Amino acid sequence: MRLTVFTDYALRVLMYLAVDPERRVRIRDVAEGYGISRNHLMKVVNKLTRAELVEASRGVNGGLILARPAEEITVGEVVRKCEDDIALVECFRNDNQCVITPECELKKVFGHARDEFMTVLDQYTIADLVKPGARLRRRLKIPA
Amino acid sequence: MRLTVFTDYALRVLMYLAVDPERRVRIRDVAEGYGISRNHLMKVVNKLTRAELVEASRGVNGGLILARPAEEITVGEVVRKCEDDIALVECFRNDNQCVITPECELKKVFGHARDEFMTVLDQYTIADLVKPGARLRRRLKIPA
DNA sequence: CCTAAAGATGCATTGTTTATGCATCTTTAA
DNA sequence: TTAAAGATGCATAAACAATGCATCTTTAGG
Repeated sequence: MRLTVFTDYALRVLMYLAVDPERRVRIRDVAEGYGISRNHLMKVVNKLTRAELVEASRGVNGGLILARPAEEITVGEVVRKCEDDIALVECFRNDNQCVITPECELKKVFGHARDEFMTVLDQYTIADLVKPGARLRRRLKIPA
Repeated sequence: MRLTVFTDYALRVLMYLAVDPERRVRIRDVAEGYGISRNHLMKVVNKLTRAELVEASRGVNGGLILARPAEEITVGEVVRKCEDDIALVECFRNDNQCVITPECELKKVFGHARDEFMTVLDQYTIADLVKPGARLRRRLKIPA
């Protein structure tokens, strides 16, 4: 039971932007701040842009900013928009082959559990994730 | 966000045994009933045996039976025992490299969500999964 | 006690998905 | 007009899960 690194990175990008809201942040800055793949981050950011969670601008002095205040973006929303495969078990999938599905309650049970999982994530925002103070800025190598 | 086929199969084995509690059931019967890999089921059953959820006996007339009544085995217990990788995001892992972990609430948030998820699964038993009646027996090709 | 039928075990292989790299295109401000 | 940014699509690599295969161990029944 794991989320993709993709989703993890998406949350990290949003946290970075929440910590450094003053300026346009480049993907490179985020990648270097966390020490992670710039290439992968490109795809992540692109998805966040299409999902209207961040606004990206190209060219000189381009970069990223949050499309909405960090207080208004919930973790649940981000996970829903990034994690496209939420088929916990086979019977959630379109190509389900399990022969007992019509007589089996498994899908309902896991559906219920997943709903509760997401309900918790809906209660937290990006702002809740980042502790205030200068430490985070320092860890992300954000210049003063 | 997906569970492994391994865990899915584990639940299916237990459901099969719950539906057919009269006799020792062979792994082969379960594999053929669902139309799934016998080899993979071997590993699954072995884990269930070690976890003391089923009792296996070898040799002629050997096979599997539930170690406890289906009403006393919760879905949560099965998932906990079969799904060993429950590291939703990197910061759950031992080899976590995320630089902001000390100043980040992500682990707590996902830990909370995961707890709620498991709490739901703890409320259902294997017996709850299988609807009574002959239909399931027919779908699993269980001889009368 | 021998044998066939069952599960146990370890190694090898395949398959799937995710993550990453790379090249190129597009946009935009100076 | 150019350099710096993100966008995009294809290719590759890496991780992990699923499956196959060969062999071992256990056990009931003849």
